[in-house]
Amino acid sequence: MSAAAAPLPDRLGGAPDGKRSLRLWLRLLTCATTIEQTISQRLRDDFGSTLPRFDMLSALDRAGEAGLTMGDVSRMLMVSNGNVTGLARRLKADGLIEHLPGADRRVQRVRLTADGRARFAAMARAHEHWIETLLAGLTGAEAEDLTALLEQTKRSLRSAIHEESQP
Amino acid sequence: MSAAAAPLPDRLGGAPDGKRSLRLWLRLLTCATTIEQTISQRLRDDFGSTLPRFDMLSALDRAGEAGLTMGDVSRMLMVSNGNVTGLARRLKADGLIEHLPGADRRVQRVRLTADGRARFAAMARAHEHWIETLLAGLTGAEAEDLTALLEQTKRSLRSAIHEESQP
DNA sequence: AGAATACATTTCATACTTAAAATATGTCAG
DNA sequence: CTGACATATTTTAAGTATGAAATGTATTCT
Repeated sequence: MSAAAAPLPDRLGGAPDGKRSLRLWLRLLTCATTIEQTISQRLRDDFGSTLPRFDMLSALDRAGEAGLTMGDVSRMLMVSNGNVTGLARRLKADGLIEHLPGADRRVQRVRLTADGRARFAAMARAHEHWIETLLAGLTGAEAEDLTALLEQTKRSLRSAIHEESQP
Repeated sequence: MSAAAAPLPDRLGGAPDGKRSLRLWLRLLTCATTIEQTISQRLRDDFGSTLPRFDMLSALDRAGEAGLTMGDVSRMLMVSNGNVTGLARRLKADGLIEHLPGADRRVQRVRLTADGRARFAAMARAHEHWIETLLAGLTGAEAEDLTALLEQTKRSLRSAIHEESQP
């Protein structure tokens, strides 16, 4: 190691320090929370629905006729099993999803009803438009850069979390 | 408008389109959720606490001896008034916060107790370390870029949300 | 002063969320 | 076949979150 190291005030080569990381996390959280609350309120106002319901309908919409098991939904939405149970009960009460018979009687497979599919399509259209409007203050290049950096962040999180489990 | 417009497949100059925005939002949400769940679990395991509690203690720690009103906390944490009432009740039951007498009997002013301040300091130290570790996969330059882009995103959100209110 | 109004907070009903315990079903070794 | 284990889900208890109604307190107008 060189004795006369460069007296650079920044650490552009290495990982960010604690304060820098904290500032980054705070910004990230603020953006996510603001978008979530905006979407949440509009789903309520315009469709009498909620974000968790929308997320579950979205997963089921992608899954098509075969539907998903409770466990599938739990993993995809990153929420607990018990959470999915209640969510599914309410969506079924509203006639948006239905149960499918299956061989293994432990698993509950659900899929969208025709009504559920139609209602989700309308919500998804509005949702995409809301997001587009919210992010309209970014240029296309900024959005690309941001997406790439978030992908890199995702990798960092994965590696940091998985290293904990490995001794 | 020019008849022979450039046949560019991207729109680097303009705002991102719907699909691009959606992809960006999904990445942002995944990162935020992953960090939140990790921190949440560690607060539970190591301190028997939660993220909402930590956030309220953090706001009160910054406020110092004078403390904050319920409304202050509600605005800072971007949560409803009713939420703050319950949160404060539980933190007080744990001896982490205390009420202050005030002139206006409508306002409830609260601040950290000595115990609350000490407990928060320990949590904050761990919290900073966790965040630093989670983001260690980014270089300092990437973290700077990401922070700046999130600041730009924040501006975009503010302008999009405020324009709705103005006819 | 008294009425109207504005303000800060709490209460209420409901929904969402989790971790842990309980339930029910399937699989497999002996 | 039967007992042990594994798997998928539901139930339970507690906390977190919201919007709307209710409560209590200040301010202002006349």
